[in-house]
Amino acid sequence: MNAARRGPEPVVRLVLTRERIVHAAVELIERHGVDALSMRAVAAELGVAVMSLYNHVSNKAALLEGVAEYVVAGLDTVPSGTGDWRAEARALVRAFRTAAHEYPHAMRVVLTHSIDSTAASRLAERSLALAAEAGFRGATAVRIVHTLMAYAVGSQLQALWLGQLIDRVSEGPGMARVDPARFPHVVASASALLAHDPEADFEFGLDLLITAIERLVEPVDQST
Amino acid sequence: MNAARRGPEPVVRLVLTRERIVHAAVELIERHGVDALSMRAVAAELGVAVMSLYNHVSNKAALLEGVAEYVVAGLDTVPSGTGDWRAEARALVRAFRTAAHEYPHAMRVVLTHSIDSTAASRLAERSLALAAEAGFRGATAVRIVHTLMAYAVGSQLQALWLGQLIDRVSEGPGMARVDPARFPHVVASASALLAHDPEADFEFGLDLLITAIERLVEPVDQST
DNA sequence: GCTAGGCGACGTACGGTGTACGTAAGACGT
DNA sequence: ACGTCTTACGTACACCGTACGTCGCCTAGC
Repeated sequence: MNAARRGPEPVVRLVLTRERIVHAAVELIERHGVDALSMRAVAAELGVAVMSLYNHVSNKAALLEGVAEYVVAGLDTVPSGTGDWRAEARALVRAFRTAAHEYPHAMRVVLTHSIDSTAASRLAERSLALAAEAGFRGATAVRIVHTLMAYAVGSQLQALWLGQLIDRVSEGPGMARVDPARFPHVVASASALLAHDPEADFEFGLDLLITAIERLVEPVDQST
Repeated sequence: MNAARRGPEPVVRLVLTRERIVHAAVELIERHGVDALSMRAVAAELGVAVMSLYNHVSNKAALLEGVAEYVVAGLDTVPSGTGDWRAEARALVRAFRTAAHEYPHAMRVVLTHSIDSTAASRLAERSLALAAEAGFRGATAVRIVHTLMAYAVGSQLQALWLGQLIDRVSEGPGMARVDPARFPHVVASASALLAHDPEADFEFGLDLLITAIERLVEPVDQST
């Protein structure tokens, strides 16, 4: 009471933790983009002096790594219960896309800054477990994990530059932005590009990969 | 001659062009990393005042976009002449990897900053042409391009965080860095992870995709 | 040959950034 | 009661991107 009237400052000892800092950073990133994130902004968001952050986070890079870890840790990697590794693998790759949908800006940090954390290990563990469930071991398992993750990660980036191409194409059908003489196929595919559904594109590639892996476990010999 | 003795300063009129600036930026990025790139550093590299750069590059962001475009424009997308779309598609995806090998740091800029340039259109054109050659049109062609590009781009990023996992595993077999109780498959795959060959991993996934697409064009009906 | 005009290189300056360092105020074992 | 340790904090500095004004050279028209 008397403490409360002593001033507008928070009287309760405000506990500053790495978690609170990371969380604030994630919120700011989603609100104003990655580039707008500064230590000062994070401090302001928490109502704290800038240098106080450095008692819990050694670096801005470390903070960003924390952000990446936060997002990855939020990936839904729990087995859905069905024993079907195909469905599980699909779910795992989709988890990436879901996270990208929830944290569109922070996902960029994940993709850029390679993380080294328990969260990443969890992801790898889950992937390898699924590979093992499908009957793959050793190098093959690692390669399958690599391929799936590459697709999961890459398809997030595609939204960026494929979107740019679409903008280009849509900038008027007859415009000189895309020279029909030099880029005939692009122009020919204009309608398909404009109508494209990112979700369907993603599922298409995922299907392609899963069935390809599926055929790998039980190779069907078939000539011509 | 007399001009030469007038001073150590370059007497020939130093022509500053956007190309020279971008090129210097690429070199600096490869030398000291992306984060170390500053306008001042670029200017120093060219023996020029900082603000002179802004006569040719409106922005630092624009400069980075130029860097990305430079790398993408350097991708070897010329048809190899063989009429085999499979080989051509492989070559196209590999071109990404080759560029990542040549410009490891600058490639990060490419992946991060979505580019809007003629170079990107060239890439899309080539991809769509290959898809058409394989017999795909419209939405399917776009989706195949999406999938291939996602893999091409994503496998570059994999090197980053998969490498981190390996570091973690290799940090002593019995160390507590990777808890065998929580991550049994990771530990079990330790040897495979340590021995893994990024190039082979890449080719594995590429093969998987190409053959999957191949089967798509001539679907073999086969039940059970 | 001379001059008007414009373009491009440059210097200065400002607001903002990450963070090294020193300080001080509370928590706590003795 | 008193050291000690943790931790929030303020100051200061080097560096960043870039807006703006200046000024010298290069060229066009006579």
